[in-house]
Amino acid sequence: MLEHTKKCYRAHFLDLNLMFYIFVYMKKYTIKDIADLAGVSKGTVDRVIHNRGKVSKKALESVTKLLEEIDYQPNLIARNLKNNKVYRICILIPNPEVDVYWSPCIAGINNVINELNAFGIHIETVLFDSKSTKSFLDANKSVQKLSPDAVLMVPFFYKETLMALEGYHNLGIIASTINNRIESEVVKGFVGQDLYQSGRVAAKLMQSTAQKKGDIVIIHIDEKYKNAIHMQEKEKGFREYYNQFNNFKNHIITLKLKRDDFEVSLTNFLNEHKNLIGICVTTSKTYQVADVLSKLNINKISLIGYDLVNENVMHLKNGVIDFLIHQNPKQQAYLGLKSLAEHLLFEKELPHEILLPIDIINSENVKPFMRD
Amino acid sequence: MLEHTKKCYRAHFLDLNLMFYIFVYMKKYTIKDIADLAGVSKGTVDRVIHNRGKVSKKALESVTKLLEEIDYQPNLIARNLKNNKVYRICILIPNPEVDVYWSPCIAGINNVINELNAFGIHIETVLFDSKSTKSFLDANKSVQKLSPDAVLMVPFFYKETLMALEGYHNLGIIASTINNRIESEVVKGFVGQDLYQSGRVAAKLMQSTAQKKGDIVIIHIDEKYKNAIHMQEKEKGFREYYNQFNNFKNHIITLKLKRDDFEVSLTNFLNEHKNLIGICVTTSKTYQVADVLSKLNINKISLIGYDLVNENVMHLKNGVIDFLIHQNPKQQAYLGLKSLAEHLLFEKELPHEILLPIDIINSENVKPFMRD
DNA sequence: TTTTTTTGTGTGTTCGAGCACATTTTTAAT
DNA sequence: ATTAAAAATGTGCTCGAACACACAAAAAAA
Repeated sequence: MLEHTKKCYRAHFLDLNLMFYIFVYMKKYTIKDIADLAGVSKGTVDRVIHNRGKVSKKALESVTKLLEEIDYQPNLIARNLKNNKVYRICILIPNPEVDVYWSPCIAGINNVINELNAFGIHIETVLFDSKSTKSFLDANKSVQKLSPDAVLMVPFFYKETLMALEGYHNLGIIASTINNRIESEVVKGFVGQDLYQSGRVAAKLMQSTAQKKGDIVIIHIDEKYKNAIHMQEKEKGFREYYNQFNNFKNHIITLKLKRDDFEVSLTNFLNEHKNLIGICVTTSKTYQVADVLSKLNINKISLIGYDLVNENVMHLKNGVIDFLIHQNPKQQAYLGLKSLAEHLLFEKELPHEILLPIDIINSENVKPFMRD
Repeated sequence: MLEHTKKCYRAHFLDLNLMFYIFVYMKKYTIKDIADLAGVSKGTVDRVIHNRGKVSKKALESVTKLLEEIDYQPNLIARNLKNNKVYRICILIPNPEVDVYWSPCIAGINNVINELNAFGIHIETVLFDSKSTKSFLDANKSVQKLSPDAVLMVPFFYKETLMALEGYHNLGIIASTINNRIESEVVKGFVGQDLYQSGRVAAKLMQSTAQKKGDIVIIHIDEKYKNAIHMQEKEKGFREYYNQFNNFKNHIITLKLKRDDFEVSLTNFLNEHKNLIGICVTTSKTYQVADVLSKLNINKISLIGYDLVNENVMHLKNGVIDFLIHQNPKQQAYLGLKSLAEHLLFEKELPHEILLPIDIINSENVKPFMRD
């Protein structure tokens, strides 16, 4: 029934010498082609495609049948040209000047701008202070005033995020999140990592690296604002990995440190645990632990942490940190924006979640992950 | 001098509460806009843009000045619609049925097809038998007959590759390679990994994982056809990493194994080197070594290898293989094709080389790298 | 039967860039 | 000054989808 195909290369199989092609080239049909084949005008075909009604049963049937047979795909370029709409997307991230962890996002955003700016995608970056819920709320209010087509946000404060999301939903603005998953009907997409699994990766690395006998500590460095869920998930993954080995009888300790008395507390802890073989830090502040270990000249303890901020990378290169896990904020911003843009432009389905691979970084493979 | 801007949001800086926008929205100018501003017709502007000549000095100057001031970017959607050309790209890879290492490429190819098919990019996959130079040559001949706009190839056989490249060059077909870099003027792009660095990564992993005292062996499993340069580069990186530690006095041995007497040779070697602490295998056949270690019930030796083929992943999960290095053939095919397509479609500069990050894989982060 | 309404169908314009062709202006030749 | 040739400029159509609007056919009301 595919006789309509004007020009259609067939697949070749020349397995004489085990070499063969997979080569199927199908003609691209236009609305005009369909109209001619069905013996109606392009207006009628258009009405069928968009179910605008005002089509006779007869015409409806013949056109629908043809569309299906041919698997008609509209030319997205032409559609877009006609629409000629400039879509606006806002991205809300913490100010990198307050927490450098977020600075690679800017590069990710710029990549999307470069790739899609010519397709009528305008991206507006809004920064908020990760130490102030008010700043977060204000930023969201401003974004809502701008009334973009979509918004991508780092949902830094849970309660405030829910409020903001409600607002976007009411305004008909598509909202997605990166880095942290928010369970809510009004979030259309998420890009980030499986934090539980990332904890398991850290544990496996610890097992590979550390001496076999001794205690292990998980350090949460909490800067008031709560990465709470973040860190808990990681800890859960870490502990459950070790729990599966019923012959593993070592202690896993949890330690929470605050900024003020950081060095003293950690030093005390280290003095009290002389049989420590490994430290896993759940945040990008891993370098603070590395600093203390350096100072005390301790090098038998395995240190595993998170994120490729400069201070961490320095300690990775000089051997104090053994591995870093890369959460790839750049890629998160990039994929988050790109999926929204392609949804708006090309009606691509918005992926409900994109889970980034968990990158393991040591001193030798760090370089290509840093070029931004 | 930017008074021409019809509508131009300015950047806002509301650092009262450390929150601020980076928000620059520039009007999109069309050729018609430029023509009106310069007081000429769109034909003249068009001639200036494409230096078709037949423009007076005066018009040339004023239009050029305007284009620069405004930073005119043509609407790629409109350009593409007009051109309405179907570009054809061939990709030449070894048959995954002969060597499964290449099978993820198919997924990468399909991704590009899905993304760019609506833009008039047709991709034709040609498979050759990686055990037959004749098959490789035949495949290239067929591709040349198809005379596509561009070709992406795995340059499996060195001498034959040079011949094929010459042919493509003469036919005006753009040629790029993936996986292996070929030093030649006629290769326009390369996507792959820095193999030397990947050897260093393996070495660093070995250092992290293995016991501190004992010998290390680098195993090359050569299947007649030569991954020779490949493996040599990796070995070089591996050795040089260890050489930088002047206090490291252990032996690094090189072992070449052939398929026929594989198990016997390896078993003998293991019996003769009782102080072995680590094995690094430079190819995707790592599982063959793992099989032997399993059989002999050896589990104190660190094993590091390459590529996420199923057998390797199995041994990764059951703990015989400690780490795998992922060469990401899927991403190589994806990026190689995409860069060619974007070059053809949007006149984007073809990147001379794209170096993929070197992914370190253990049992816990392998999953998202496998979903294809 | 004629008029009005409803329902169905086709035509023509738009989007922005690209390019062929027509038209005007300038310069050179007679 | 007149004509021919050359150079410069402008006009109008194309690509495919979308949609407004004009028009035709059938059905309902007068």
